[in-house]
Amino acid sequence: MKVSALLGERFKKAPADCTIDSQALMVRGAYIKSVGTGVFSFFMPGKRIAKKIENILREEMDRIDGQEVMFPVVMPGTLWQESGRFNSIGSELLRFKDRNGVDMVLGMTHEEAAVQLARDAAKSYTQFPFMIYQIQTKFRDEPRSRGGLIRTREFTMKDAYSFHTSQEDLERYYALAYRSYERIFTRCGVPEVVAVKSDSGMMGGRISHEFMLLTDIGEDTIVICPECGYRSNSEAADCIVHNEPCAIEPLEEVHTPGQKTIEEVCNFLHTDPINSCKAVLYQRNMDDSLVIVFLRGDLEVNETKLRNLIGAEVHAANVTPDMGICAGFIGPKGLPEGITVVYDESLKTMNSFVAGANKVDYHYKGMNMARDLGEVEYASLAKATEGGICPVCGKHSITISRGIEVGNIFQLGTKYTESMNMQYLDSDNTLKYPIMGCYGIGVGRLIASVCQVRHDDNGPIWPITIAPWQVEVCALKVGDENVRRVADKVYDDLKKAGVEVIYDDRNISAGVMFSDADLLGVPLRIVVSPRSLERGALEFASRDKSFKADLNPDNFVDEVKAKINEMIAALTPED
RNA sequence: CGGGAUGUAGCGCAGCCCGGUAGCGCGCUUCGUUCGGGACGAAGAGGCCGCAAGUUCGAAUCUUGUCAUCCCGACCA
Repeated sequence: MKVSALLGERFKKAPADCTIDSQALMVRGAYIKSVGTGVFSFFMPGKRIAKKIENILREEMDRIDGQEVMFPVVMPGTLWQESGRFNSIGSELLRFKDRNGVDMVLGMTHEEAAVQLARDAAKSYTQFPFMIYQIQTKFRDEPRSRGGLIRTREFTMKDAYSFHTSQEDLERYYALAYRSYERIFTRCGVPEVVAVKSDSGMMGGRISHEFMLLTDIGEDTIVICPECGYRSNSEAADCIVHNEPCAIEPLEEVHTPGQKTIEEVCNFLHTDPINSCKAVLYQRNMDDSLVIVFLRGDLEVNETKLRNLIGAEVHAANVTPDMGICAGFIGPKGLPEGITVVYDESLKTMNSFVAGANKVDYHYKGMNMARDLGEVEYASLAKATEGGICPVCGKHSITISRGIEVGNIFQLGTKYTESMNMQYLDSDNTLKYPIMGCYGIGVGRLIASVCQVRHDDNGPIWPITIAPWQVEVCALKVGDENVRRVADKVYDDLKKAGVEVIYDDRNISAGVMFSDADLLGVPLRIVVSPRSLERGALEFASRDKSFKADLNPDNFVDEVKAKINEMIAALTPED
């Protein structure tokens, strides 16, 4: 490929609506172009990176005996009605009607299609286990896409589905998939991706992991214990609370005029939020019924855990006078009947704390759960905090980071095989439901994520395994006949040797050429110029500036190939 | 779905308050001089000012509506 023929203008400045580095660089470098909200076209360099990643995904899936298949993007609504998700999923699932008025959906994930494909083909236990996967377009009508390719509505995804006849076999395969994912991220040049425990969300199932690339622009919050290696999405992280024992005091109602927030009340009563009880109000989405969470004043509610506990979607409450509660003075004692109340474990071991009295301008001091409220159920509902206690090793070592979810793996169980009636005949002549796992990686998000953590001010620094090209030949002063002749030859020789090479043969100033080359992020660069030819050499350097050498213009191919192989080897897993 | 903002040339922006048929920088075309980290000069091309109604002799500019996009939040296999 010659840069002179490459479609796509590279910009000096990023468009105004770019908010993160990877997005700005991928737009500036003409990798992608926005078509609409959360929908992008790819120019050649972007498409080549996607293809490289897809090939790595394909090789790694094949390595764990995956069978590549393809499901449709557009599916009949009836297929999704079988699993129940046609109705249970919100408007992220894009529904529409065909010319006959039949409900159709755009595939946002393909469990239904996978079961539909497999259920008639695998009727005997002897046909298990197997895994099928595809690399294909998904569409999710995200309420808010953002950050270029980090979160889009249309995207390419590798999704894999495995089918098993026992939980043990699923777990065996799940471990293989886990290792496969580690290999994939290493090969894509981001070995620092970590697996974290996650909440299973709408996918169902129990055990799941998300693969996270830690970066400040990440949308997920990750809880990590550097001491023992515990890692979890904060949605799924346990919050261990320790309360210092203190003297039990009598319950006392105190006048706290106008003191509504925890901070105000604690200042007013000269105590610390750690000795108080906070009420957080929610309403169920289905009927707006009130749910109150009580927890220690300094903690925050983990809403995912709350949803899982009460089995309903909730939103922050909009308090109205007819609810019969006094916002700002809500406490566990003396609440009106008929409100769902849940208590966080943090309250259980508090001997004496401040809480609302359910009466305007009054709080209680010296409250004790066991004495003043009797037997109540406690649940773990608080968010883990920086410096908090690790649920595994017990040290005060918890750190909180941001991460981008670049992949995930789920143990689905029989949710889909049961609802869609996929059965096989087992060796004991009984019909059973296969147990499923599913495994996803978003290609575009991975590209953006790699760019986000592998770039400098001038552009991306693509790992050689996914770079659009391995080598860029830059001909400086290509109007010089000698430069033109040598650069053409370098390009041809490398191409013939099977090297992925792009050649900037434009007669432009060095500054523009180098800037464009930086934006293309090709990991190795060969500069042909009158200056270098004068000393009988080609300049050979890496994009990340870690390497620089001279090449012999008459004999350079082997050296270039050796360097490429060395760089690939550095990103190849050992096992 | 709440809150905020913006739509003027491929990109970045000015003009709008105070109506008179559009301007700057980058990029693009041609010629010349330059050219190892985004060069200079000269001459050009490119826009029914998001769309639609209204007010007006006249609308990028005022009014209303509508669509789109972005940011924050809610939401998110």
